[in-house]
Amino acid sequence: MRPSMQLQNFASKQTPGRDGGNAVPAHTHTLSGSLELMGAPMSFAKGVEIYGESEPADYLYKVLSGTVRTYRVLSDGRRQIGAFHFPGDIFGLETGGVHLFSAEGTTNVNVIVVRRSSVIAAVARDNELASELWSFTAKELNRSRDHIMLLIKNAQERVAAFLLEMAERVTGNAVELPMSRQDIADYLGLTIETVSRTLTQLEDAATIELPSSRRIVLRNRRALVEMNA
Amino acid sequence: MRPSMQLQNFASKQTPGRDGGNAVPAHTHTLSGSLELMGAPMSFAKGVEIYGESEPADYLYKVLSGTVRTYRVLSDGRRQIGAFHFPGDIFGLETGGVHLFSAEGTTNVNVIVVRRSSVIAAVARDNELASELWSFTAKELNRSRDHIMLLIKNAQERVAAFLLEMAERVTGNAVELPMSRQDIADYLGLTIETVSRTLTQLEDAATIELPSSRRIVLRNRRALVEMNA
DNA sequence: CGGCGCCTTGAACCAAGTCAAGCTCTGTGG
DNA sequence: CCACAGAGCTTGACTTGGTTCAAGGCGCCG
Repeated sequence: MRPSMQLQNFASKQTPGRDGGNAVPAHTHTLSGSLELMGAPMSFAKGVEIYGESEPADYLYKVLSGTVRTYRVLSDGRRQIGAFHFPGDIFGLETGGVHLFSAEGTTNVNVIVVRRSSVIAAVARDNELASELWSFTAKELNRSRDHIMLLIKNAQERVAAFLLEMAERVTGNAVELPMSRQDIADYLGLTIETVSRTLTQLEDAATIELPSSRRIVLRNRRALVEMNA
Repeated sequence: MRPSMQLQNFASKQTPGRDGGNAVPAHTHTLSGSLELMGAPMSFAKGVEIYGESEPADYLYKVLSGTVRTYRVLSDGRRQIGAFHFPGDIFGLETGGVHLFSAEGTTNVNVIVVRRSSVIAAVARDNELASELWSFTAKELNRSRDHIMLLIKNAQERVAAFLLEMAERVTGNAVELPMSRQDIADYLGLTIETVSRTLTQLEDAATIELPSSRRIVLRNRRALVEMNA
C-alpha cells in the first residue's frame, strides 16, 4: 500500500458543495464549454480520492488546474494508471452508472464537478452536444488503444513515448512532470527502478537532460521519435 | 511477415457489391438491428484484409459468421490484436474518417457492410439510436481498458483471462478456438511459445483439457478465475 | 501417404524485476 | 541559519519470467 497524503485547505472526498443543477444555456454547442456552466468548482488535495472504482458515477469532472490520475488496482496491489488528465480535460464520464476506475490528483487539483444527469439531459435536447459526447468517448477509446500499443513495447520505447506525450502539451523542450516516478511507472507498466534507469540512460545518450527529477529537457526529440517503433 | 492465405469462392478486398443506401426503417430502435437492414452482405476469406490501418473508414461491419481480428502492426513487425469479433459484433466504426486498425478474418467470414454516412444520418434523425451508438463506443472503451489490465499481468494470468473470455460466449465448458496460437499470442502480448507452454502447464494442473490444439475444455473454472489477480 | 503449416518442447539467454543501499531534495524545528 | 528527518529518486548486484533459437511432432489436405 502506498501512503496518501492530505493537505490543509483542501477538501477530502465528499459530494459537491453546491449543485450545478440543470441550468444549461440554450446553445453553447461545445461540450467542454457547457460543462463549465453546468458545474460547481471543487478542490482536492494531492492523493485524495476524487471518486473510487465501483462507486456510482453520478458526477463527471473537468480539470481546471493540477493533474489527475485515473487508475485501477489489481487484488495483489499492482496499480495501472489509465490516464493523466490535465487542465481542460474531462474525466469520470461513464455510460454505465458506475466508475470503473478511481481518480485522484497527482498534485492538488481544482475541478468543475457536473451532474451526470444534467449532461444526459442536455445531450437529449441537443444533437450537436450528443455528437460531441460521442466524439469525446471515441477519442478516449483511441487513447486507450494507443496505450495498449505502448504496453507491448520495451522499456526505452515506453519511456520515450511517455516523454513525447508529456512534451506535446508544452511549447519548447522543457517539461515539468506533475507526477512521481511511481505514477510514471504505473502508467507505463514498469517499475520505478526501470523508469529511473531508462531516464538515466537517455541522459547518458544526451537525448534528454535531467536538471531535477521532475524537470526534463528534451535535447534530441528525433531520437525519441525513432524509439517509437 | 506472416503469410496470409486466400480461399476460393471468397472475395478478396473490395468495396461492397451493392450499396445499402440510406433506406433506414422508421424506428428499428436497435443499432445492431438497424445496421442489418442498412447494409449489404459480403464474404472474406481467412486472412484477407477487410480494411487496412489508415484507410478511409467509409464502412462499418457486423459479423454474421466467422471471426474477425482487428490489429495494428508496429514498424518492426510486432503485431497487436486489439480484439476478436464474433457473430453479432460490430467493428470498424470510427469517429474520425480513418481506420486506426486493420481487420481480417481469422476464419472465412460473412459480414454485413454498412455505409458510415448512412449510420451517421440515421443517428442524426433518431435520438435513441444516437444514444445506442454512444453506449456501443463506451463499451468498446471499457473493453479496451480491460485489455490494458490484461497486459500488465503475467503469462498465466493472461492466458487464464483469455480462456474465460472465450468461454463466456458458449454454454458448457468446451471452447472451440477460431484463431491460431499466433493470434492468441498477439492478443495477449506474448509469444506463441509462451502461450503453448502455459496451456500445457494448465493441462498438467488439470485446470483444462486439450483434446486438440483448437479445442479446450475448462475443467476447473474457479482456478482460472483465481488466476485473474 | 507425403508435405507443409501449426503447435509443442527444450535449452540458453536477456530485459526487466527484486532486493538492498545510499543519495538528494524539501520542509521543519531548534 | 543550520541540523535533521523523511520521502522520493538513483544505483548496484542478483534473480527470474518470458523470449529466442532450434528441433521435432502432429494433423490436415492434396
